[in-house]
Amino acid sequence: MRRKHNMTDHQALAALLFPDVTTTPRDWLERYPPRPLPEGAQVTRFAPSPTGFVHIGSIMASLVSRRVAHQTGGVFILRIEDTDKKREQDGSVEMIVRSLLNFDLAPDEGIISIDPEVEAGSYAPYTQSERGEMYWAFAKYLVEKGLAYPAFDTEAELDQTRKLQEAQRVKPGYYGRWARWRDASLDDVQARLAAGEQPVIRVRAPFPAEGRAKFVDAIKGPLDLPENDQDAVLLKSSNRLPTYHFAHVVDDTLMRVNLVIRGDEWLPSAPLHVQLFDFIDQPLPTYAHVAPIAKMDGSSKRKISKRKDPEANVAYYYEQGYPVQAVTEYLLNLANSDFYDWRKANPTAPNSEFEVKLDRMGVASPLFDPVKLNDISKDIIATYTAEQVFDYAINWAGQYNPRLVAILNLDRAYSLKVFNVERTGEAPRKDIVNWSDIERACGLFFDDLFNEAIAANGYPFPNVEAAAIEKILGRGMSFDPAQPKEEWLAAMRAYAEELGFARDVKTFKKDPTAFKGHFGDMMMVLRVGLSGKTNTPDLYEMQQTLGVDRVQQRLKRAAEYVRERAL
RNA sequence: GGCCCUAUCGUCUAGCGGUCUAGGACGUGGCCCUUUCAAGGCCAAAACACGGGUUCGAGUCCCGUUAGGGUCACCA
Repeated sequence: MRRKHNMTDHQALAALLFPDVTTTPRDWLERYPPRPLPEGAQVTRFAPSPTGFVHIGSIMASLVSRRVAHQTGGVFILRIEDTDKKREQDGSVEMIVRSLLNFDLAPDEGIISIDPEVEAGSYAPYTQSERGEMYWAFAKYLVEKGLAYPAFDTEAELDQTRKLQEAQRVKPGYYGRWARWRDASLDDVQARLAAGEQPVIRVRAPFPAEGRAKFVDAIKGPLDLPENDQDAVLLKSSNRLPTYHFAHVVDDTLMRVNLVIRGDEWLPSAPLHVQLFDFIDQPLPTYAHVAPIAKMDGSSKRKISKRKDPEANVAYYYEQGYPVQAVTEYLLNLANSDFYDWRKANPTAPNSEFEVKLDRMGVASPLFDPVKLNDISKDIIATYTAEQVFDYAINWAGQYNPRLVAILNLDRAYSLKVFNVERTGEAPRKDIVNWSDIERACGLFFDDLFNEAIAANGYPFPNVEAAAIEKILGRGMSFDPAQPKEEWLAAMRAYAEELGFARDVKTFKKDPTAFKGHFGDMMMVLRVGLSGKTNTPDLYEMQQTLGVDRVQQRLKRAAEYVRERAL
C-alpha cells in the first residue's frame, strides 16, 4: 500500500463512505447557534449512559454542574449517551431523570420530566442515538480533510496486533505503523465495502506525535499532556454511532457546552478530545475533572464501585432514608470544604445560596465518610418541624417500610406529638439519623413496636431491689399531666429520699452505702418501666406524650413483669 | 509496564515563602451541665510521607524516592 493521498482521494473516500450525508458541520453549527447568554455564563451537562445504575458520583458531578451553571446564568443539560445498545437497560432513562429530580437537580434542557416524558430545549435531540446525522456530517468532514479514515480490522486482528505489541514490549494500540488501514488505498476500501463490510471510522492522529496537549483544568490547574497519537475509533462499525470521544466533541460543540465537568477517569483521553476539537476547528470547552469518591478496601483506597459498594448507588440513600438535603449538603461539603463554615454562619439559609467554586474542589479522591453523613443528616432532621418529619417519614416508609406507615397513620395527631418531643426548644433533639432510624429512635412511643421490644429484650432495669422498683412504678401511676415539670421533679425528688435514694449524685457519692441509689437511678426505673429503654427523651415530656392511660398501662405491665421475675 | 494525577491530624480539609510553637469540622478521650440519652459548653490527644536542593527563611517553589489513585476497548 503506497501512500498516495491527496485532496481528491480524501473527497472520493468521503463520498464512498457517506454517500447519503448531504449536511456539513457548517449547516449544523448554523442550526445550533451560540446561545444568547450573558458574558461568563456556563453551559454544563450531565451525560450518563442508560445502564440502569445511577452513581452517587454522578449526582455530585450533576450537583456541581447545575450549581455552577445557575450561578453564572447558564444552562444545565441532561444528555443521554445511548450509543452502546448492548449495555442499555430498560427504564434507565426514567431512573436517571427521577434521580435528578429527587435531588432537586432538574435539568434545564433534555428530558426534564417523566410521566409525561418531556424534552425541553432548542438544541434537541438530547439523545445520542437520535443524532446520527450530525456525527456523520462531522465524520465525513474529517475524512474529506484526511483527518479520519475507515478501518476494517476484525476483533481477532486487533487482538493479534495487541499480542504482537506485548511481545515486542511496545505501546499497545492502533497507531503509526500498527494502524493497518491508515494509508489504505481507495481501491482496498472500495473492495471491502463492495463485500458488504462495515468499517469503523478512526481519527488519523499525527505520528509520531511530538506535540503537547495543553489546557487549564478548572479543578486541577494547568495540564501539559503528551499529544494523542492513537487512531481512536470515532464511529463504530455496528451501528455507525459515535464512541464517547467523538460524541463528546460533536455534541458539546453543537449544544454549545462550554464547561465540561466530568470524572477524572477521563483525564487520560483529554488529549484526544483536545485534538478532535482542533480537527473540527472548534473551541475547546473548559474542562473540570472531578476526583472520584473513594473508600478504604482493607488497607488500600479505591473509588467506590457499583458492583462492590452499596453506597455507590443512589438507591442506597433512598433506602436508608437520608433526606435529600442531607446527601446534598454532604456532597457540597466534599466539593467545597468551606461549605461547613458557610453553613455555620448561615444556619437556616437554603444550601442553594452557597456558591460552589470549582477551584475550591480537592484534586485527590476523598474518602466516603458515613459518620459525617450521619452527623449532617442528624443536624438537618433536627431543623425540621414535626409535620415535616411526619411527612418525610410516611413518604419514605410508603416505599420501604409499609408497616411503619400503618403505625404512624393509626393516630396522626399522636404521631405528630411524638415527633414534636424536644423538638421545639432551644436545643432540638438530634437523635434521628435518617428515616429508617425512626423505629429505633421513636419506637417506644408506639405500642406495637414497644411490645415487640419488650418481648425481645425485657426491661433493662437498673440494679435496684425489686420492692423499690414496684414502689417507684406504683408512684409513677399517679402521674398528673396538669402538674408543671418543675413541681413534678421536686415531688419525685422528695419521693426518692422517702424511699431511701440520695437526692442527687453528689450526695450519693459521699456515702454510697447509705442509699439504695441516687435520684437518677430511681428515675431510670420509671424510664425503663415506661419505655423498655435506658435512653429516651426527657421523662416528663415522654409521659406527657404517652398520656395518662398509656403511662398507667405500661407501668402496670412493668410491675407485673417485676413481680413474675421476683418469684 | 507506559502515560497521567495526587500526597497536611483517623476522616474532610485550611494553608497559595515569613503572621504555622500548622487553623476548623467530623470522629475519639476527659470534664461540666444533667432524671437517662441525644444535644450543648469547656478542655485534650492527633498531621506537613521521605531525601535532596532554591532561599536570609519552605507545609508552601524545584528535583528525586516512596506510597496511593486513575487510565491504556468498536464502554461510557
